[in-house]
Amino acid sequence: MDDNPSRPVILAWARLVKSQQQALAAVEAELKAAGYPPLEWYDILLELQREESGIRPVELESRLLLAQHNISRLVDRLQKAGHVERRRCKEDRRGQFVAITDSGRLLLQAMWPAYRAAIQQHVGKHFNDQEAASLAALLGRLISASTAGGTVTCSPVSTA
Amino acid sequence: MDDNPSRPVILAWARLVKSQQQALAAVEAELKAAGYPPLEWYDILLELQREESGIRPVELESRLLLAQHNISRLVDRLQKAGHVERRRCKEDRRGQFVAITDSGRLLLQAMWPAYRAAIQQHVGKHFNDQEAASLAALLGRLISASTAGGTVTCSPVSTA
DNA sequence: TAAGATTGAGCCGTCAATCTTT
DNA sequence: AAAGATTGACGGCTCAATCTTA
Repeated sequence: MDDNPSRPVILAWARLVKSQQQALAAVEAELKAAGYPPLEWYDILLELQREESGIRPVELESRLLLAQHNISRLVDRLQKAGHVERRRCKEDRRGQFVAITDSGRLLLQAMWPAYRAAIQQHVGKHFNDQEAASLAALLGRLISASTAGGTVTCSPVSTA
Repeated sequence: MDDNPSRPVILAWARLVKSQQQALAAVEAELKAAGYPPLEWYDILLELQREESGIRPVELESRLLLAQHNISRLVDRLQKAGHVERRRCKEDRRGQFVAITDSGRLLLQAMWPAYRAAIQQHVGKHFNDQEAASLAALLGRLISASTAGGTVTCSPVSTA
């Protein structure tokens, strides 16, 4: 195996890290300025909204790329804020299910317009659709390569 | 201005965030397993190595996208580890210069082979040179767009 | 008054240990 | 003994306040 990345690869790596950090920081800053919680909250609530009956923390772990203890504390905060609830699991009493509440669904709806605008402002503005599709296709190889087929979409709560 | 990002744009955004998080986590994990400090240390030492006489913290702030107080504490740790030294600035006695030490240069040299291999393993492996160049070009638009012309390269301490 | 930099308090992530259930 | 999940201790980041010099 070749251990020496080529110059284009090194440049792609550097720009992947830098561009994501910049764009993510800019988007998070806008959401924060609008009085909203971190994007992490959006991500986990979006996953939970897709599953009526709730999701096991161990499942969230693989979907969100977070360690178990981080899930545990993140769910604590979301629960304290009233956006999720914990449900005991009857088949396996070690486990539990985390489910979104109405409050959580409202937060998703409220955040999406600001989130959407920030994505357009800091990413979409710089590409036409074909370029965005090319970028998505290239980045997709990095994801499908090491993650089991987790669907990576950031689709809105409503397309309105 | 159009606030509604298209579907390809949303997909590109989601994959940008996810692929970077995955790749960065994988690379950092390899470096950590090899007994090395976080990539952040590599980044700042690399900047310092390019300037013989040292760099002002306020300058590092813009190059590394870090807040001043974080720079301050990061430099504390690097200084305690012996990799950098602080120099008083004579023209403007509010400021100072941070300079790399021999120990810091050695760390850069030691880390690069492991870092390089991890880049190839988690990114380079998935692209040929032309694809990597396309990816870099697309991502470059996000960077040049909002950052003043900071050169984003991750070039090695030695090309050997 | 503002710029460069640091510091204290509090929040969050990480590591290892723990608890419960299988 | 192993899996799912939580907890305590500790380190790093963030916010606001502070200190020094321009």
